Amino acid sequence: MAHSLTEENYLKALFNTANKAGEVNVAELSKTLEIKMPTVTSMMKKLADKKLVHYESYKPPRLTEKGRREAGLIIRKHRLTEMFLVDKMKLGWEDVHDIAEQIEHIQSPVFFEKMDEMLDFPKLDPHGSPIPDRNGKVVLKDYTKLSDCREGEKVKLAAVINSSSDFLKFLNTYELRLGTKIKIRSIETFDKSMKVSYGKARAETLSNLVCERLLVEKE
Amino acid sequence: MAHSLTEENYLKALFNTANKAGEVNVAELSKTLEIKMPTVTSMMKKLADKKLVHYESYKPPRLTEKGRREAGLIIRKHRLTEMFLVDKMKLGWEDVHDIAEQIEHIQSPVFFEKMDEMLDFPKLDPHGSPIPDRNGKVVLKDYTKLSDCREGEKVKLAAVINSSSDFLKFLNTYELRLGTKIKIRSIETFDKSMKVSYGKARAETLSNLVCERLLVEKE
DNA sequence: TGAAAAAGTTAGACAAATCTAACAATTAAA
DNA sequence: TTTAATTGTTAGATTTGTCTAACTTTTTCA
Repeated sequence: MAHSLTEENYLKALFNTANKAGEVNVAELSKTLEIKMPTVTSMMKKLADKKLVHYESYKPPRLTEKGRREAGLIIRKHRLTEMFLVDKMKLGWEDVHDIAEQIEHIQSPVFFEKMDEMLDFPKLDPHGSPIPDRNGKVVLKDYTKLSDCREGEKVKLAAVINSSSDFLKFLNTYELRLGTKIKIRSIETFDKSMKVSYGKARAETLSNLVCERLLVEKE
Repeated sequence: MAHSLTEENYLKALFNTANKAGEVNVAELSKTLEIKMPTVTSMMKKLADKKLVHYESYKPPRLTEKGRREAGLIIRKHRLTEMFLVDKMKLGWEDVHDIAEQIEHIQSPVFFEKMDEMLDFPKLDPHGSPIPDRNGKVVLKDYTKLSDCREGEKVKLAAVINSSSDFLKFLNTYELRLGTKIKIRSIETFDKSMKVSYGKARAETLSNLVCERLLVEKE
């Protein structure tokens, strides 16, 4: 019934890198997991035997309903943990991913229920990603990339994409956090960099690379 | 440098079941780990290669200084976690062992430093066992088994031996907790059971099996 | 003190998860 | 539309940690 740590990591990767159709290339899985393709292929067969993925030779694997649920529950544990580490243990949002990556594999329903309760049943993790519910289901918000906004718009930072420690430390030094209200002053047509104002920063320039990683809500 | 989960479990077992000379039989390790003797033998060789145990054929293995330190640090993580689960997460002392058994393998110094800080640097875990220091060193208290006390003595419950969930639940129903002051009214010579009083219980009978698992401090 | 019991080791097999090398299918491009 | 590149699979080896069966050493005790 329970899955190995390895299997759990494949389930997570399938969940996180799936396209709208729920499919992922073996090549992409291989890349994100840093595991060679033949190994991924053989694990897909194993997970197919366990009814966790749909798999046919030469076609992109896809989580089954069951697999998506299991994956969602692991991600739920990951995100609850991140929230706990930030809110209760006062760690920075740039420091919690690696710890959560380990704690998400803890087998103890009561442990995570206690966390959930202590956090008053949060819906979002510290990076703005939705925490799947008790059935592993996620409700996706329709945020916009800052890079897709227009001059003059006023938006609120709602989530970050690909929350690597380095990127989050960069945001820290710029005093950009979730909830920060941003006004787009101007957009440089050449490199799509944006001149924005927020908080004390009255005319900060953000590169397109940064803007593409920031998800915002329009006012 | 880091050890596998499996190796960590052997180190812990070596630490926990060592006699005064620091030695453990292969047979006993086999029993406590629930792993067959040949497997234990081969792991002893592996740990000897890593300079974590002293090992010679047909002699009882013994942790090296390095091995004892590493083992102590794992047990430190275990006991800090138990304390955290009881104090901060409000789990019962009978529910924390299995969770701590998993969390003790988390690789993240900062995570456990935060715990330690939040708990205000505790010296004992929720079962009265000493928490090893940052170097993996334990300071042993010289408690007495309740079963070794004499009629008329007044003692205080300081720790429990072999803290299985069932035993701890038993203590819960008897309202026996760490710190409880106990007076020994009489000892039955036939079965060594004790009639004791403590708290609201004025004449409770405790079997020798129970008394042997309770460590007390004399007033 | 010598036979029986207990403890420990060796040898060889197995499962899980990984890899590389070689081959096959699919997709993209000239 | 044929070829080249990409993607995916098969086959077989490797590592880690486990097992059983058979053998050896040490300990116990009659």
